[in-house]
Amino acid sequence: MNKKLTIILGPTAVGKTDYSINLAKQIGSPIISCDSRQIYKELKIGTAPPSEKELALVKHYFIFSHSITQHYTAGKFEIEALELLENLFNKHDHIVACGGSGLYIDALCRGIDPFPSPDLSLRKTLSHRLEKEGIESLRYELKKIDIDSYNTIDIANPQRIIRALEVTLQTGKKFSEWKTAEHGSYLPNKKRDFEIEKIGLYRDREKLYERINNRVDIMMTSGLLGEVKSLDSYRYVDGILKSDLLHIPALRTVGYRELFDYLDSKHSLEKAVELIKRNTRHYAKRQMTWWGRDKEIKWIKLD
RNA sequence: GGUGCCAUAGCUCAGCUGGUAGAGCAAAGGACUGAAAAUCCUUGUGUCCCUGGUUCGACUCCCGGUGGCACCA
Repeated sequence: MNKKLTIILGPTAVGKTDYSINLAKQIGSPIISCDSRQIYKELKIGTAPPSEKELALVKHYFIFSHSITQHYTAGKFEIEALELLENLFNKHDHIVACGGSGLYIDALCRGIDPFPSPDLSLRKTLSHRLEKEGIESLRYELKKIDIDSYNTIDIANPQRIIRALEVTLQTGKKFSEWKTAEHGSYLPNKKRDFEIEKIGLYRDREKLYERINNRVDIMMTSGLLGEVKSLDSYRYVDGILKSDLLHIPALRTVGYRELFDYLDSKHSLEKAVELIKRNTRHYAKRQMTWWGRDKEIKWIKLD
């Protein structure tokens, strides 16, 4: 019997949750969430996860399953989700996945090359150097130790440079050599022993933005500010406020950062809400760009 | 009613001692291999409020008008 995975994807606030629950109920499948933020049990309002009622309708995996204090990654997700899928396929022929994190979905479908787990203290050191010495210094080092990466990655992007350096320094093997995809080409499909169907949901830009704006207002009346306040202590390391949140990336999330800035009196509450809306719109746009290159997606327009 | 200031890109504003304009934000497009709701790149022609005057030439100076703001009555 052939096994099949149907992935529901699309920009934030497009309506993936409703759609995936309906589909899952129809075919009697659980739902595997592919969302890098709804995975955290501490984030219950600002990430717009399925409601209690919805969670009761269909069994969801990777919702509230991890803690923001763990360092979670796309690579871990690939491993955990594949393992879960294997188990679920014992009972189901057709399984639904749903989510907005393009990299997580690609990790599941295409796989990520088997880099070792990131060395966070090394990453921290490199971030520190970026601050002290500037990006040129890191670029220069990358050029010395991994010219191929230097020539192929976006060297204007500090995060990319740090990543390439961190892998190369940590493993002694060049970041570029870990990669199996050809330069500039999209990740090749990994052998998966199940069929993959990708369904992309979209709406008119104007409509989508309207839904985003409304949803942010609802989050605020649902107590997002209170949730953010309750997470305040996580921003401190040894009693010192680390407002760059590098030690806890999960809190660098739209809806949370802007309200932390409000708590720090960097702007008014009204301004914070405005910024959350804007940043969510930007995010939705980036999601659409990400999926623009994936020709396997069947697009469905909602209205 | 009087006086002063302002009127330039969707918004906030800069600018030209006269040679038809430029930043930030918004917006749009793009990139993306273990932070990904992250991180980064690209893109700025608009009756320079309206009428008239001076001038080879006005968005820039002058007269008048309209609108806004402030102060004085």
